[in-house]
Amino acid sequence: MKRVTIADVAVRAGVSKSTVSHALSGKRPISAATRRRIQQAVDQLGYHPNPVAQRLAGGRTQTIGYVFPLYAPQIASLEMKFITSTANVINAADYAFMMLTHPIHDVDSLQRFVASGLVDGFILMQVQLEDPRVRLLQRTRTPFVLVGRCADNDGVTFVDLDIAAAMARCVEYLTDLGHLSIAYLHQEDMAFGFVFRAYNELIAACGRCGAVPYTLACDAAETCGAQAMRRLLERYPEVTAVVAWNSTVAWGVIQAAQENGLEVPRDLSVIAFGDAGLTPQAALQLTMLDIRPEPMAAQAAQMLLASLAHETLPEPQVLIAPDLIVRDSTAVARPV
Amino acid sequence: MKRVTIADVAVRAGVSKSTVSHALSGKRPISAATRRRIQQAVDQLGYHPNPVAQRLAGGRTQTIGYVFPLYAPQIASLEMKFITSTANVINAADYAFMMLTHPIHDVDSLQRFVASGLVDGFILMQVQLEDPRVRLLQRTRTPFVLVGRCADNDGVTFVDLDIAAAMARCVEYLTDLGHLSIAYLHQEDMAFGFVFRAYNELIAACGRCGAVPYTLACDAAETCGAQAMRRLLERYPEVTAVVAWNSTVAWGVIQAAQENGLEVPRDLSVIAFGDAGLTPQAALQLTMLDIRPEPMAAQAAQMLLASLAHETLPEPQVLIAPDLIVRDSTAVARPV
DNA sequence: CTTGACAATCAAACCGGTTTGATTTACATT
DNA sequence: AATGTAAATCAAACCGGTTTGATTGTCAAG
Repeated sequence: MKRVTIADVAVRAGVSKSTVSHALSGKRPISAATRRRIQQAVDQLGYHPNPVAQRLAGGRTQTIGYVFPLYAPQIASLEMKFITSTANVINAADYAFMMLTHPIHDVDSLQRFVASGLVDGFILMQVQLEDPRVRLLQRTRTPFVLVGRCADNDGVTFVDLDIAAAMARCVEYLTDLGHLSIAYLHQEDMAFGFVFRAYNELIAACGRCGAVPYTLACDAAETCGAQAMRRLLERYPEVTAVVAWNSTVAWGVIQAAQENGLEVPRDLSVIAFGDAGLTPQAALQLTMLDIRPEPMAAQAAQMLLASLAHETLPEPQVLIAPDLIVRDSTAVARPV
Repeated sequence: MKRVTIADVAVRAGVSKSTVSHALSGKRPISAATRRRIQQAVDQLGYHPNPVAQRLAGGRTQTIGYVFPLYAPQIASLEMKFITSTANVINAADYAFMMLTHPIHDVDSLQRFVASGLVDGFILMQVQLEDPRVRLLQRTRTPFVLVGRCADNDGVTFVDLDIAAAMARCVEYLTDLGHLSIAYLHQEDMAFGFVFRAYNELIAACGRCGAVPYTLACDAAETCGAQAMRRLLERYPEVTAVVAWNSTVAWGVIQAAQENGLEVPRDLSVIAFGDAGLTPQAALQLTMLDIRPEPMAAQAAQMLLASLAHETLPEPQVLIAPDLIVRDSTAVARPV
């Protein structure tokens, strides 16, 4: 039960190792007859090149690295969709999928990984405005694609949600319903490109639509959403609509609202960012801004694969159009 | 920006490559003085052995493969917990985590993967009673650990839920509450070890406790759960308790029950298998049988790491004790 | 004083590919 | 006829480690 090596193929085809290599890679001209004999030998012996040896010799590993720091997976279904969608595209292209869960700032681990040559390229999740990982990969000239954006994206390939459009959709939709005091519950950590941009775009959109924005930082837990809502009720009772950065937070908001005698959507409209799936267990279905994880992940994977195949990307910076899915948690604003 | 190789270390320490290798692996005696000089050189140069070269030379890659066919991720949070828990244990041990999502019966892909030598060992999910992947790995003497069990587990290392205990807990709990007609909604595909065992153990437990089991196959969607419940109401109105193989199905059951005028838990008790997390958006919290994905995944990863380190496992076949979390969907049976 | 055993080290072969430089042959140019 | 160019192929070096066999030195046993 030994491996079939390139030497076996060479012997069988009656040529040298290098001729086989050239025939298979096409990097040097080989006569049609020889090529045919080599192909026969490959088929008969069931030869598959050893990726490890290929890599060591300066070639490719046919594996790509997925850098996804999963400190606290809260919104599981969203992350799951990113992961499976990416893995499926990559595996379908006959690449292996290597997942790295090291914390964002553990650049050392990533560095060793890059140096190890175990992967041909990377996809980065949880991108920060100033991301040390991006600088590392640029410095070492490792191919990579971001899911998200930095502050400075010169020459960087990325796929991101069109956050400006997303916020514009939400705010226009709400102001059309008469909501003029809109609260936004955002993630605390503004170091993330997404968090930062979403924050600013919401404020900009409110400015354009004549609404007043109220912003509040809020952790991923339901209790945090509830707490934020209570604070809003105390300090800014004029708020009639809440945009929450994820659905767990939104459920907290709804719960706190109900405890204070507000009915959703009659007295309060709620929109959550996230994954469009229904929640069968809930009495009320949320109006959602769909982040569209699958197309985003698939797009990113395809772009990386294309650039590893030395294709030039027609559009190296892609924004995915968001989708506002109107369901039961939003309605016309209550009269002030 | 070149790599530091073992040759660089050797030159710096004034010894040969092989001496460095022996010193680092400890496979041959090296004098304390030399060892110290080598260690110094390693530290000063920041040397890390290249895993690719290590592997090619017959050593290890320091990466493990996670075979998780994700055709249709339904119960996202459960799968997510398996994945992240495994990835974290593996990454913490300085191993890379490679995820393979190929379908179960695509043994060819797996075979090529094994032959490639890209990974040192495997963890297999979605284990079937007769699993071709298991046979492949045994034949090629590749180290692996199952999360789940086959029909024949001779000499196989696995971690699995203690399904007999789980079903006994559920049925004893329900019969204690006076439920004597218990329905079980199970996955269609009995090829999976888990599905097959759960089915049989439920029936056995009912036999021991004097309850009558009613079994029904049911897909993972909510609508399927609802449909199954409607069928039960028609054909077996005497059923007062339902055990569902996942929570999505359970929500479908509850919905259909309510539509038919049954109140949960007053008229119908429902238990779901799955992940113990709360569902804040629901009015009612499910009584759950906790599969305990994190301990299971962590245990499996540790066992694989241990066996790769040539430690003999004290207990190569581990059953994880389930946990019945009583919440609001179960109560004393309604009088017949 | 041999002899044997073992510690410590080095040089070379090997893992399975890719890449480079050299060689041979064929054919078109001048 | 001499020269240049391109196609087709081979041998050898290389990637960065591990492993094996040989060599030298030291010390205890016979």
